[in-house]
Amino acid sequence: MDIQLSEQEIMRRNSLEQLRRMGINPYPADLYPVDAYSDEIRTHFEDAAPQRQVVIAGRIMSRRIMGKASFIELQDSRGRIQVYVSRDDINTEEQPEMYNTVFKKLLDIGDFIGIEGFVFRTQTGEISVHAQRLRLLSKSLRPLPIVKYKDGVAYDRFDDPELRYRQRYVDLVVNDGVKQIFEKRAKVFSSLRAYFASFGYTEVETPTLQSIPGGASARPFTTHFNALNIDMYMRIATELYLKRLIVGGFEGVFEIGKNFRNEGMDRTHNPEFTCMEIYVSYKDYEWMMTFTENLLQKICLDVNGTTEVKVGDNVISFKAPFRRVTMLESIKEFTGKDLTDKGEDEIRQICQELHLEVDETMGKGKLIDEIFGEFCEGNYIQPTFITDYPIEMSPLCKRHRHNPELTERFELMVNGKELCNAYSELNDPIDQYDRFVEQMKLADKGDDEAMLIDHDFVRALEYGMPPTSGMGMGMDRLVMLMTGQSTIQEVLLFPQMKPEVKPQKDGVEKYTAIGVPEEWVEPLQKLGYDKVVKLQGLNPNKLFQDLCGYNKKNKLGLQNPSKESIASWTEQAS
RNA sequence: GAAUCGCUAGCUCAGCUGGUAGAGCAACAGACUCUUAAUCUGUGGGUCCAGGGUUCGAUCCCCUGGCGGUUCACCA
Repeated sequence: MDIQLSEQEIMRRNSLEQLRRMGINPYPADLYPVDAYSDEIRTHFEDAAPQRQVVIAGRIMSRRIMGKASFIELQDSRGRIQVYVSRDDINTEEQPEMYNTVFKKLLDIGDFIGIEGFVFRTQTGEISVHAQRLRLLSKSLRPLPIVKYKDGVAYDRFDDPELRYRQRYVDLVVNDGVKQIFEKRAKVFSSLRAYFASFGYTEVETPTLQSIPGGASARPFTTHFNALNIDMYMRIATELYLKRLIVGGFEGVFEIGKNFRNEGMDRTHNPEFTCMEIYVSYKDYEWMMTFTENLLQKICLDVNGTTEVKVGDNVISFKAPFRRVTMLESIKEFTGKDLTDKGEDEIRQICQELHLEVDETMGKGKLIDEIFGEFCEGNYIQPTFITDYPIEMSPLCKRHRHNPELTERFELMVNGKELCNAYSELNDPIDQYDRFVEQMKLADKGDDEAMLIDHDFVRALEYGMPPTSGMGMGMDRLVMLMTGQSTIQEVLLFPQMKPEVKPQKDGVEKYTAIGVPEEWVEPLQKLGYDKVVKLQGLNPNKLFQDLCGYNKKNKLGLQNPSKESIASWTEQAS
């Protein structure tokens, strides 16, 4: 337990004790028979209908007390409902102080209570529950931030992002709309699973802990496996494992899971994030484009009830079909440069003409990627498939059927960002091996994101993989789009934060060890000497003044220590 | 990683190029039987992020550090 409690926390702990003394268990064990919810009570209410009895439960979010009657707002999992509590209704023979003492004095905002009563409409027109019995279900010992709403405007918002993310539970309780984001997130996932299930594809799980991190260009997290005494990596993609399963004979497999990338952290990146990857045999990337646009249209409809969604100032339409543009067309459109049949040196030249910063470690693929990223990507607000990437950028992708310099690949751009990435998967094991070797050369050149050779994956391909199309989608980004959020932190329940650091204080025994009487430890700590070391070399006269002053100001009534004993503390502290 | 802004009561924020702090909500005491940001009266609550410097004196000025926001760069 924390040593330092705020005044309000002490009050609540005192109330807890008093409840126990009154024979009220603040944390009862038995089931509470809830049979109604805030939202449905309102929608089902009819003024003419016979009175409805309900049992509801939730958190007290506000109280308006007027003598013998009160209104509280009770928040359950679906929203809030007003409850009318009057003294003569809830007092009982066993508990005649239920209203005046228990309800008015010992209960607080944040406590969970259960209400039995009937639904009615107040004089001011609000559908409410008239309490006939009230029961404490769980006492809250820490005051919640109080956010008040009127006409949709929030007053005293709890909006410091650090506090909100670190204490998401508080954010969810007090801030309107936060829970809805995560309910929508769940709906995105269930809609996606339902779509895949309708095709008969299988959801699988593959290793998160890998000895060769493959399937993407990214820096991995390293960890250590004691039993084998080897370093291992957190996965950066699921691709290579899922394709092994296509080799094994699945018609279609998909995985929704966390990837981990040891890179930056900002409003669109979290070190762990959720990706969906799907692989379907006997398909190509053309089929996958249609499959993907139908998927997104369905998700948007299921989640928002429409194919349009507002993100920032943009309205994005997920109505299929989406526009399709090849990568070289796109670059030509936005830069005027035609890269068709250009070599690495020519492209590096073009990069310089476009004032792009490039260096010698960049291969042709990466150079083209730079141009696209700088001049094109951000322009695609409406969903647009960018197709036919240069072969150097796509080591796991099949060569284009009409042009061996290109690959059968698409990325889906939405709101200026990549949302999906898909291929006609490379299934030529010899080609695949050679491309891994190319990646190794890039790694030797200094590209620390280049892939390592996964020999087992090549072996799997040697047994034969049917023609396959695969697609990966950033689920967090998808949820951002579907909920209109502009930061990834808003769609992750617990985004990565720097560890919370608590200042460490010395214990009482460290003070008594240098001769400080126990009753003076707290005043010393309050004055800022929370570590014995801080007393070292201090002017005893100043400390004497401070302590006597503190004693007087706070009316502690302690006998002031002598200057001599204070001098001995400061000496012994060293 | 860079620039910039911020850190003051449980929460949201004031605080005059310097004299150890204020408001609203929350809390506490009281009034009030249909209120709804309830209202009215009264009270308490603070290592002003941390450390150092300048000064008789620092929440305020300077330096260093911590944490966070925003913008930018890199990665999905």
